[in-house]
Amino acid sequence: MSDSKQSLLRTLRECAMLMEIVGENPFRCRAYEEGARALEALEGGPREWVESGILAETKGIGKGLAEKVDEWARSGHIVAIDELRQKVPAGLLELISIPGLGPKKIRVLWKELGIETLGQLEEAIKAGRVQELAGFGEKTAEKILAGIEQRKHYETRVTLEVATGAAELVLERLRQCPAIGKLELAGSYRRSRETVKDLDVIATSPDPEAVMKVFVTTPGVQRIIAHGPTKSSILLEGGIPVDLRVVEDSQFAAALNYFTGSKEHNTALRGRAKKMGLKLNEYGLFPEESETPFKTADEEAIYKRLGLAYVEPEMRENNGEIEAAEEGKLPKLITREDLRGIVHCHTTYSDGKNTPLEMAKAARDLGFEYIVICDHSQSAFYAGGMKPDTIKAQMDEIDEIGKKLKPFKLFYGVESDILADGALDYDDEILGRLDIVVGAIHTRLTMAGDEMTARVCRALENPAITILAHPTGRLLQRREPFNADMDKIIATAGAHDVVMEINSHPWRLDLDWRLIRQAHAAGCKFSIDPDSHNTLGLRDVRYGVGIARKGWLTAGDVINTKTAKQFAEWVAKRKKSRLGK
DNA sequence: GCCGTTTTCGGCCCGACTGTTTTCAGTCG
Repeated sequence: MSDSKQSLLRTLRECAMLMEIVGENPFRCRAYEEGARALEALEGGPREWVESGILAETKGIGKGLAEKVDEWARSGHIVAIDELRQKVPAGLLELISIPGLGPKKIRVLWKELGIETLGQLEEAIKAGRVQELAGFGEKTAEKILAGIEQRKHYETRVTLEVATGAAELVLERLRQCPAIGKLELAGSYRRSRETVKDLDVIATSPDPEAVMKVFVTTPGVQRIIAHGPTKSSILLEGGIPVDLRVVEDSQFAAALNYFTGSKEHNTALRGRAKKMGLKLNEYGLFPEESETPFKTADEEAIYKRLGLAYVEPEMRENNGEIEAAEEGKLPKLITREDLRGIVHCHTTYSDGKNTPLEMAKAARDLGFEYIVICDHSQSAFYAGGMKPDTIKAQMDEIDEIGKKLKPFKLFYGVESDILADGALDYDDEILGRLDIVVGAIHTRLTMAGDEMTARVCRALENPAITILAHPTGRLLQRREPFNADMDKIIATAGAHDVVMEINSHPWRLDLDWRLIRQAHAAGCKFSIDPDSHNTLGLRDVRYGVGIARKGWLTAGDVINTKTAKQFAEWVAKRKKSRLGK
């Protein structure tokens, strides 16, 4: 994805928030947000869009936004937005992320008290000035202060390993309640977003209040945010909020659907229902002018009634899934059970904590048929990378383990650094002996964009490379993707038949799901890899599968769904055609 | 600002909860 595209999207979204604060028509604000979403789904950047004229046929982009994109493509600026920025202090944008503060209240704080930053807001509350304002009171002030405090301590979103821990804790707790009926996680966690802001739990019960009581007394609750008969919210230690809603049994499917989202998918579904003369809300799907909902035993029944095939939660981002469901063209998504082999994990030969034998046994015990051990290459001195002699010794050891663990199979692999000039980290003799070469950028991350793009592309053009590891290089909540033209990298990988990794480490989840469909369209295959440094980390492939599902992938798109025999044949054929070996 | 089989104006999803109110606005999802 080009820098220019990302930068434009950020600008449009910022514009939407600024307009909300100045009190613009809310639908106009939403049009900017939805416009940004529409552009996000387009390949290429502003210049290409303007040249190809694609904006005219893009839903969500009308005359006004098309002109703004055009202005951006020509000048890199949008005058109207620059003017808006002049009017609104930049610090106010930060306030939007504080729970309980929306554009209206921020506007009052700004206009009445001249508050422009988080720090000034904190000061004003402590001085008791905020509490005096109309529409504000002690509780609001307290809530804002708590929000500011929480922001200082925690990131606003957590990674999936943190969320999974919290989810398991809460579900375990609720299952102990005798009054619990149905129980499901909803929200962005169910949709397999790479990070989540909070957890949503939907349940049924003959005695909702009893369930709520159990919920708000979950061990590890830091604060009870809300405690009502049908909805309660708690803040768990570690800073993750959890919402629980208890609904009637007959409403469960609708509630689960509603609270799974995404907001955009819901809006589109409701719009569709309305067009069909129906009404959809969290209580059910209703015929026109009727208070009695259709019987919807499960979510599938809701989609069916709306003339749609069932849409898996991961796809519910309003990125074309509704159109595909209508036409019966949704892919059959890959599942964890489809994976037959482990690709890309580390051992004591570099920075892993377990030996090759331990890793192989652990993979076998999880039901896998094979493993490709990919320790770091010689340049990765920071990770104890393998010198040529070491990697040869590892191959010998892998042969030995293979004999011992039959029919479980081991392959020779490496995670080779992609050097600054795009070369791989061993000579052709060693590269030729390996079954799988995973190429990875680990150093010189701050290279200029065109230099980085050329570096990665040169590695992709090397016939010895099999897989491009963690293609964007991001670390969630910690490090942005490195500067590179992902459009070009994806096209090059597709053209040279290089497999894209879906790195399952909860800090990475890279390739980003938003780029997976683009890579798929470019003809890429994928490998869902744990990149684990111990036996426990092998289980992380479940996160990678979630991300792959989010990218609409089927089992056939992923190389490690092959059986051990098929995988061996694929490796042999590939080496022969690419390396002549 | 976008959109259109209710189409060029007038809609744009909607209900729960909270805190402030004394009948409701703002926020959230």
